[in-house]
Amino acid sequence: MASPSAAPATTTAGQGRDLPRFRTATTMIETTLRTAILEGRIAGGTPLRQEDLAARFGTSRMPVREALRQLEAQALVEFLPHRGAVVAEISAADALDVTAVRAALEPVALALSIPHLTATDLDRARDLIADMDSEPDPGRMGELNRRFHMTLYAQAGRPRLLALVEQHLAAADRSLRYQLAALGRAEMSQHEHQALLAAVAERRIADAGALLARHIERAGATLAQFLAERGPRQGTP
Amino acid sequence: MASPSAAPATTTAGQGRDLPRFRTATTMIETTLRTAILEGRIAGGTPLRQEDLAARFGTSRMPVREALRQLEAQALVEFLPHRGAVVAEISAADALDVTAVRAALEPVALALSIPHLTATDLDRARDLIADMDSEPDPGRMGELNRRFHMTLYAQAGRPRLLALVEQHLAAADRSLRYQLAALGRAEMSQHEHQALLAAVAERRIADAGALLARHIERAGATLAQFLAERGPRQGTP
DNA sequence: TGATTGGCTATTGGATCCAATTTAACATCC
DNA sequence: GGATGTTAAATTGGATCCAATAGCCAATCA
Repeated sequence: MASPSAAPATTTAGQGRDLPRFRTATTMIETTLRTAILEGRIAGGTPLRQEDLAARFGTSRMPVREALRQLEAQALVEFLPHRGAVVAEISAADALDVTAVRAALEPVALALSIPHLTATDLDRARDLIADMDSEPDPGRMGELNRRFHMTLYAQAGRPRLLALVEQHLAAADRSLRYQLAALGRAEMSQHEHQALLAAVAERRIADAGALLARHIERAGATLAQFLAERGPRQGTP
Repeated sequence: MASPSAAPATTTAGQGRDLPRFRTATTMIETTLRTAILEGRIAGGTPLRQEDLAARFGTSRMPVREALRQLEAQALVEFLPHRGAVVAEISAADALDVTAVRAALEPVALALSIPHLTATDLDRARDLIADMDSEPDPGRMGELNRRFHMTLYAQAGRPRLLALVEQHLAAADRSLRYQLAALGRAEMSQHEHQALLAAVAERRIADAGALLARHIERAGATLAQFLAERGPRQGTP
């Protein structure tokens, strides 16, 4: 998606043009690749050729390698020694794993956040639910869903906890893309979102936590079943 | 801690000698550095000069850079753009974060694991408690504590969940090193370990989970208080 | 004819080299 | 004498180059 070639480039090519808001090329590549993977634009199992990526980003292979290493630590790509990196596969077992982590972490984040949520936060959450109702594209849908959840947790403090939550929420969304595209039933989730928001607005911490846990586990179970039925997914998106 | 210099090295130096069980130099450096940081042998705030590390490991700067990127994704080191990498600082806020994550994840892992724990697992846990009783060195102590906890969670399945648990358990141990060294009171933890193991052995999942959560939160609170008292730690170990 | 082995190619892993940025010291000016 | 602008050293970020390994294809032999 980045400007390919067309840059003879003496030494530090395209740097000034291509990364206006990034400090380093590594950061730019890492961010771009991560969002591309999480938004489902690169399917699981896709091999990531360093040379191709370098050409696509208009850099050398080195920042690509560093970016891939970071993505590996985030479990988004896998390194086969001397065989290169591939986008991590989404398996049913993985979906259960991610669901378990989400179900454990998100209620905690929510409980910490609820007492400090402002009216503005709640309004924003309400708006996001409305946006989701009128959003047909699954990609945008996942983004909105992620923002809805993160809005509810925003006041939790605990940056590390929130980073973990966001990471696994994104991983779940990546998986859900398949489910949503295939089954096209986000309505149930929407009802659960409504109920969750109501409990949050009334500061019923325990109720909200229980609703959230069930919401996550239901999504995870559906997804795991879906993935198990068609076996490990692979190939073109 | 690795053989320094003494290797003129034509091209791919020390490779055959220095990494017998590692596929690549990057893996070796990453593993070595991570354990060194987690075991407290490199204090928080220590700058990690790429050139020095490369010389110490007998390689060039490149595998060092890749390893540092992976450690950055694990929140063990921090990259200051154009200023290099430093070992991540342990702050009181961080300790609270790690504690919250642990308290959320570990009871889940324990609940998943308990039904499948074998008598061998329980024996091993018992042995580890005994080992901890007679271990004066705080470094070894943390290692034993980590193995005790991980033994209880071993049968949980869910590899991703377990990896996260292990990562944050190690992070907590890294912090605890200071506490243990200064306060030298591991006895209370030991009582809690005994009670926890008893509940686990009797398969009382709910009780065990509650005990574990309180165990973690108590350790975290003590640690946070300890860190807050002396401000952000820094400098020589 | 089929299996095995040898070389060949593509791609990654590592080393070396160059540019850019930050920091610190130093000299100069007010 | 203190503050400030300038310059030089150190260190990182990026590019290019070389070696090593894995996979593939063909040629050879049983």
